[in-house]
Amino acid sequence: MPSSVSEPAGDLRGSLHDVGRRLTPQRQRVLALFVRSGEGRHLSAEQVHQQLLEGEERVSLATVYRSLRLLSSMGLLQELELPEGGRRYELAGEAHRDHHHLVCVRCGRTEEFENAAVLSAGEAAARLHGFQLRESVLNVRGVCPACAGQ
Amino acid sequence: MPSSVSEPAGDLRGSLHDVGRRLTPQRQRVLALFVRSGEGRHLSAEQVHQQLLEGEERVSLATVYRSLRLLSSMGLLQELELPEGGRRYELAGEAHRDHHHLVCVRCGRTEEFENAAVLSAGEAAARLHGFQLRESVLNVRGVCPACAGQ
DNA sequence: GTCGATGCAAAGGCTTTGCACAGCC
DNA sequence: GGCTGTGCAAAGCCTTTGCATCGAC
Repeated sequence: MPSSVSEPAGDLRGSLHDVGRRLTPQRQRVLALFVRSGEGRHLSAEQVHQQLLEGEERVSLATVYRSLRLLSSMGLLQELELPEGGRRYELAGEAHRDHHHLVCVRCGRTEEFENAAVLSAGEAAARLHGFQLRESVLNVRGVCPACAGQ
Repeated sequence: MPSSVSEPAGDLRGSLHDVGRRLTPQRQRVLALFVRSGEGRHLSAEQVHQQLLEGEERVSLATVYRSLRLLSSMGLLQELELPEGGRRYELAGEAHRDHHHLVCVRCGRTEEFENAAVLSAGEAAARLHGFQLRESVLNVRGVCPACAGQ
């Protein structure tokens, strides 16, 4: 079974030490939750906190916020810019450098898709303005079939 | 001089009445500010409030928030999803159906660009999932030349 | 043992809302 | 004149922070 396909969790201790930080159970739990949830999951701080509680894993909400920030700054998580308020995070991974969101403006339902042309567009724009590219995220807003049907 | 090139302001009264709302000086001032500021400007509620005050145009902050929401829901303004907190708005216009943002993750500097391939990608994704497309916005994050130089 | 991390609760932004009054239609 | 909109201040999120204690190294 696959257990180390560029698995971010395994290297957590090392990654933390690289930036002078410590490995704590709380940080492990937060990251592990994202690993468990799978690649495409978008979680808010509140949801992370809640889901950890359900799993008997006590982490204070303040620490969840601190961990999300830290893990994002380390590049293990990725902060999303979705509409309709609230910061969301998802597991960062190679597969996600070029993944995009299709969001229903009515119900908030979110689909993901990939598209190489978008990445090229981002690269071209970055090059043109002299930016060093970090990521390109396309947010497509529309009305999903269910909402359109009503 | 040009004064009615699909000018949104001229039709404001009618657009409001269409949805059972009234034309008020406050709403005119908010929209007019965006028209004055030009197409590419991203303004927060606080900035709108501040700039109106500077122009001797008194509009309470609460009303600014209410107007931004209303004008957005009417499609005259467009809510942006930029990183680093705070909702921003800009004038909606045909020219903006397909305009994108390049944001510096360090200093927040924002550039705009256009790219037809992105629009196609958004259309394709919407079609694939059965969504009715509203808009596609590509957010490219990176480090600008000035910040990279430091 | 040291210094960073956590938990709690309080403080902080930004945004929304309740209510009385003003003003558009 | 009726009913929506405004202003003000209070209330509400979500997020961050101060401080004492805990625990990774």
